Amino acid sequence: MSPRERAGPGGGEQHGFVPPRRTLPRSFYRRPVVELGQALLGQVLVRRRHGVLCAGRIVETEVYGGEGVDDSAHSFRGPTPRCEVMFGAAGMSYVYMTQGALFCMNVSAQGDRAGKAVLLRAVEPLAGVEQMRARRRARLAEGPTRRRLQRGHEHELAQGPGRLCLAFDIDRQLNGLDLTDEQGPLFLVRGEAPGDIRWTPRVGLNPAAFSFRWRWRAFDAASDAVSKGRSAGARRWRRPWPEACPLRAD
DNA sequence: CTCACGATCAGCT
DNA sequence: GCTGATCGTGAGG
Repeated sequence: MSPRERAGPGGGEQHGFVPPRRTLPRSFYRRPVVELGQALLGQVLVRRRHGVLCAGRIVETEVYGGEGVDDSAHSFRGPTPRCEVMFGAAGMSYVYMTQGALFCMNVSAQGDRAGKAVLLRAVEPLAGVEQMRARRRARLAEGPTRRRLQRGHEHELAQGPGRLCLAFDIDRQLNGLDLTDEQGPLFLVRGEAPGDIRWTPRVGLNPAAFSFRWRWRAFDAASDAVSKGRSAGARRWRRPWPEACPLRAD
């Protein structure tokens, strides 16, 4: 099914996307974080900005476990000013800056001061494609990447956590928002679950971390919008992995 | 206060 | 496949 068909009538056009009236409810997020990492695949991220909507289908996530559990999570040593949202209610946005210039967006999981979250690593654009293109292009010098994005290649617009935040204009100002608020600038609505979900180790982790062996990156095997960076495990996930994915983070 | 580092990306070989 | 950019963050003195 193409992205245009998934979004419903007119869904591929930036002015035609009408999201369902209701967002995913709080109860959707109140569950073990590994389950949420899988359940978020296929759901639709919606960004409202100046009354205009951008939307994309989530195709790649990473699970981050809680305090004292996951030594690759910001929450591992307890709450800090940066990651305090992870310790609040489930279904909130946790946005932080990485590498000096890029942002990453997470969804807080479970609640009960769990310190758990799911990183959104990639979406397939459904609506607002030209705005995403303009925002990505604005950051690029004249060169091969800018020329490639000028036309076509929609699947690359939000392919990776930094690109996703560039395309959707997500920055620190959107940290701590309630993703169940259909009136807000950022929320999630119901989509279709993928038919073929695969799990790999997470990207960009310190190999010495004990959590390195856990397969906590989930993606839709049928989507071409899944990230392909050198550390995205594109080759590795074809091989057997020594330790099965834990069902729960605790 | 200082310092080391990173849940990444783009461009080049 | 490899490298530089770039600055917020958290830990330690």
